Amino acid sequence: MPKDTAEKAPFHHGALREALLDAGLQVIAEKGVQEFSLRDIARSVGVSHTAPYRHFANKEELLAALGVRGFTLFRDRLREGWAARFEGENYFERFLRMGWAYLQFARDESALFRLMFAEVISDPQIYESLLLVSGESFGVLQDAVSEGFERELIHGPSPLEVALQIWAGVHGLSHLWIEGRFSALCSYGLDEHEFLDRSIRDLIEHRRQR
Amino acid sequence: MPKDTAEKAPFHHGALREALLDAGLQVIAEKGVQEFSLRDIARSVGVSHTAPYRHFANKEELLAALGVRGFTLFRDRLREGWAARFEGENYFERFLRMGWAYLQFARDESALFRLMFAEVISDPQIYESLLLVSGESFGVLQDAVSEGFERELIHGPSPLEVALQIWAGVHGLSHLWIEGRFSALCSYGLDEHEFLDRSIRDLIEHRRQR
DNA sequence: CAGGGAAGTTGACAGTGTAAACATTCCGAA
DNA sequence: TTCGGAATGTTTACACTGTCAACTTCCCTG
Repeated sequence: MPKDTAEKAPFHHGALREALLDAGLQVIAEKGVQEFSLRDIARSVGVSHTAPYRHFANKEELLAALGVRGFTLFRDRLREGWAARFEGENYFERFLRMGWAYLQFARDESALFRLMFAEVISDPQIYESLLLVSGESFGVLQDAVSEGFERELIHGPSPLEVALQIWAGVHGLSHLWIEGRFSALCSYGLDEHEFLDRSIRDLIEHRRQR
Repeated sequence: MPKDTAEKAPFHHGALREALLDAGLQVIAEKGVQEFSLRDIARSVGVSHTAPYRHFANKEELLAALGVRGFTLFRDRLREGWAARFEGENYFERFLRMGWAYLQFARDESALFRLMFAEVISDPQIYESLLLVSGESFGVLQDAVSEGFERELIHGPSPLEVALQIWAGVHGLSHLWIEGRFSALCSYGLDEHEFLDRSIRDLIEHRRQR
């Protein structure tokens, strides 16, 4: 695999694999996973409909690769959220921001988000590799929790366990949110956004050391 | 054109709609949503490949109907879990059981579960109807929370809000669980089952009135 | 008892994923 | 330099899918 060299215009497309992934991300964002068609993205890249098979064994593998891309993107967003904006910024504020990064990724890239955490990949080996990459994303959360334990800001059975519980919390919020399950709130005079904010905050403050 | 020896294959199946739904549930449980094919289930019911179109406008509508079926099944399981097993049974025990009903449904009917809470239905009108039925399932949880408020066993901003938060909690646990995200636990000497038990318990005890 | 409409069928069509055989381009050794 | 074999793409083909249109069979009601 050659490093990515700034190509100008590969007469017969040199970096097809990347182009397919880019097009795939776009299609998935615009049409969702259902409408995702190999021939379609091959067409949009301007290549014959079997060309993708030189780079991916089958459709599933391409989807898995997109999932991997999604997870690296996701991990970066979480890191950005968690990163302190100034020296010694409040731990809980950073945590809240990471939570919102999670939620916003789920909403902005909902189709990709669902693909990442989804049934679509059935081949166990491919799925395994996806689990691996996803571990990095969870790692961001886990490190944040660990830091809270070390600084004695939060407590709980164990950092891992607490991290998993918080993960489940924001994950559930994300899923229900992007499926419109919280829209009922506004008819009770409650604001969806504020509800989510309180909920994320609660997830971590619940374990606050006193 | 004469079919083979089947004495009389009644031209009118009689209860095709129900048969299709039954077959659909089975296919979905065995093969998942990806492999779900209209022609396939028509075949398995012993009917021509376009017969389903007399009962469902398209594939999506059949899937939506399966989702509805799933939600009624789901609601019943939740109710069973929540139902007191003896006069005056402990509130929190009942709640825990309902939580486990949620988790177990997600695991036992994982493909159906994903379909229910999923992207698959794109037609907004159909999706709306699915949201409606799903409301009944959430209603079980909501009633339980409301009862907790009335009996002053739990507290929080409002019954609705607490119910939604708990819902998100078990929903997240369910999703991550059926995707194998908690399997890492055992390599740290922790038991997945016990972790889930603690986590559900935590969701409600967190709001316990003291 | 007729006939209209509901339920099911046959046939067709465009699109899909994928396999096999063929063509082109690239690169490294002779 | 030449040449041969990998990569990389293309063409062709096949089985399968969702869906539409036109036809047939049956049931029920006026």
